[in-house]
Amino acid sequence: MGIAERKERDKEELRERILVAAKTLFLEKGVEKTSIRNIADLIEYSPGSIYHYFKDKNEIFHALHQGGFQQLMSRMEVLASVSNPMERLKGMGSIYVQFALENPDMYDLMFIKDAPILHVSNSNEEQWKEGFGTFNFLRTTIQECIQTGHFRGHEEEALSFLVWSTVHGMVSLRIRRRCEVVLAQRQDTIVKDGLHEFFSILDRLSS
Amino acid sequence: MGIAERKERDKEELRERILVAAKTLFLEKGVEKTSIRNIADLIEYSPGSIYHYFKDKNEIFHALHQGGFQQLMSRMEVLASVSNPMERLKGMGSIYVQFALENPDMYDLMFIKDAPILHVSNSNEEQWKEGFGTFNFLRTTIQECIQTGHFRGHEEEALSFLVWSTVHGMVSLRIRRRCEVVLAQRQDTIVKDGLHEFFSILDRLSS
DNA sequence: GTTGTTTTTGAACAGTGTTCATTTATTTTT
DNA sequence: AAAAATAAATGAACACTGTTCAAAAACAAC
Repeated sequence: MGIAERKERDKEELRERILVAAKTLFLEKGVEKTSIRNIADLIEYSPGSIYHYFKDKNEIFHALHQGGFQQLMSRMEVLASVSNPMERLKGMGSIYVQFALENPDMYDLMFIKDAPILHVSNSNEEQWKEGFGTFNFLRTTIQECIQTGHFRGHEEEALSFLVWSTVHGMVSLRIRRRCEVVLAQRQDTIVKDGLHEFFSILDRLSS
Repeated sequence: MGIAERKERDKEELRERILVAAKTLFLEKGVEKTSIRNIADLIEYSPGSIYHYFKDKNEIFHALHQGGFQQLMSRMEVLASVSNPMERLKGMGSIYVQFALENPDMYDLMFIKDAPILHVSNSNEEQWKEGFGTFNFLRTTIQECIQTGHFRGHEEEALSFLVWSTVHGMVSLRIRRRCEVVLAQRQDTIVKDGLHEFFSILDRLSS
């Protein structure tokens, strides 16, 4: 029964082609300006056929943003060799911010847009496991910091959320253009500068 | 020439009716699900007539979100009587978070969506003065904190941005549903808890 | 070569923002 | 009061959107 397997592979291949086309268009035009018909045109199929591979547009962009989490996670992996948890924590912050500023559209899809997350909410269970993984990496690092005597008096879970919020807040204000208008002259450096202020606060909390 | 003035008033009145209708629909369905035709139906005018009062859909929602800034600013005014700048700073944080959680759709429009901010970028000058005002209120408070000996070694502008980012990060992760999936069991309290962690960090920085 | 299954199609549905020639209403001038 | 001029409102039309589905084409099995 090699035929069934080959058909399976063909199907998977076309699914992949749809994803590649969707990503290409999305990176140059954004999610809402990328239409099903655009994707269909690019792969030279009819619009209707896309619905045999994906339930709806949200499912396509959910599949796409999973790749973003893998990218982010693989960048984090260079920190495995950093044994000092405070240094690792700061490294995570730098990598997170750098990833967001280098891939603003992907970051937008992963952490700001509601398109892909709605797909998660609607699908039963299977809880945004990509994002869950990245957040847990932060949590265990902060646990280690606490175990080694830092952040005395703070609660691990809420502090982790706060740290995530701080970096997310800076990059999302930048990506969604709220800096342009309030800090016009410092646009390009303000996130880096803010991050340095944050690091110096973290250091101060440890002594 | 009382007639010209009356016509001016009539025009202004219809403009206001469009805004009220837009706000009603937007609060119950969101921006993208509120169409020009919906608004036109509600005020019993034709779709085309709306374009005599607003350049496009973005302009309508830009006008709407200005009201949000006025609301936020007026809530901040109760802090005028708080003379201790550190207490005022924390009060601002609480009010900001409370406003966001009580008016998530308005907050979304003001600080997350790109619809209204694009209108600002496209229109010449007149730089998002509403948001500018609120941010400057934060900056002057932090300046006072620095003048009274807090936040030693920190730079005012970057620190202000960091503080804004922290509260914005928490509420925007909540509003855009990234807590649901990563902190499901604590969804409802995590922002308040995170804010308390933040306050205790701010206090620690002052001693 | 016929039957059965899978894949692909493209028209159709119900909607979107926006434009604009035409009609309707109002004001000004004669 | 009638005519001309101006302003406001209309609704059809344009070029799109996501999604569905009966019909057609393609392929596999007997």
